[in-house]
Amino acid sequence: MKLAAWNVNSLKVRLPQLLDFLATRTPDIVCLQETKLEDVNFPRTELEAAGYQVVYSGQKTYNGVAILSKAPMSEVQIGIPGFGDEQKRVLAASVGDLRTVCVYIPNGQSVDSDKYRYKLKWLAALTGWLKNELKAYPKLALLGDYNIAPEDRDVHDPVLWKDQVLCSEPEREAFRELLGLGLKDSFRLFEQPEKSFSWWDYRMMGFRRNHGLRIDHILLSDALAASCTESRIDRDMRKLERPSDHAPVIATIEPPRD
DNA sequence: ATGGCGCCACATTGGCGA
Repeated sequence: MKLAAWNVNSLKVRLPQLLDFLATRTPDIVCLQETKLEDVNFPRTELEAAGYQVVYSGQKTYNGVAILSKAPMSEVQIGIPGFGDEQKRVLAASVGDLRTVCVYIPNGQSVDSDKYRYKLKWLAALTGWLKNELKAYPKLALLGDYNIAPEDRDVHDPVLWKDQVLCSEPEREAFRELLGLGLKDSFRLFEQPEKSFSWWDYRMMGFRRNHGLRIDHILLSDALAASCTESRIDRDMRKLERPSDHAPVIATIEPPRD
């Protein structure tokens, strides 16, 4: 089965590209970030017509997350339990024994900002919650826009970005703490091309010059990582007309045959 | 070189993203 995550940067604008993605890539589960839609405006009808069940938690202008699944979803959780947050950034749902957690981790703006301090607090809350979630659901996938480039090889110009937001050491430490819960970065389970990124600035021909960062990730619990056969970044979606500034990331899970 | 692009809204400019 194919799991995908995509920051669409406005689902209203990107619905045609999303429908194209669903039809051509045929993912089983898709986690969306930055839908920027209130729930009343979510394009439920169009996505159901495309063959997907949908759950979503959105707001006007900013943030907003959704999960699409071909198979029925249950045990839907909105937000991090016990962490009061008006920003719609977390959504979890079960598909069979697979627990899917969709996250839009805060950007942080700059390392000296209140938004950065919120980001680190938010990450600590996420990690605390997932520790319990993993006990309840051994087969867990954490997908989304992490707004963290885990290592220098995930950055087009590590010197330029050194200690900047998305690359700072506290953020990278928070990412490693997620791995420490028993999660694997699916992308790094396999050989990958040099300079693989998932986001490129709209400005200054960022995509054409491959001035990007790898900040969108699919982390898999050890139980799932063992049956992951592929993980890749779908760069082609960034080449279309009116693209999101993020490319989708896709991981394939095959049940072990024995 | 501190802008540049794209999206959004109490819009025709400013906030934000990354």
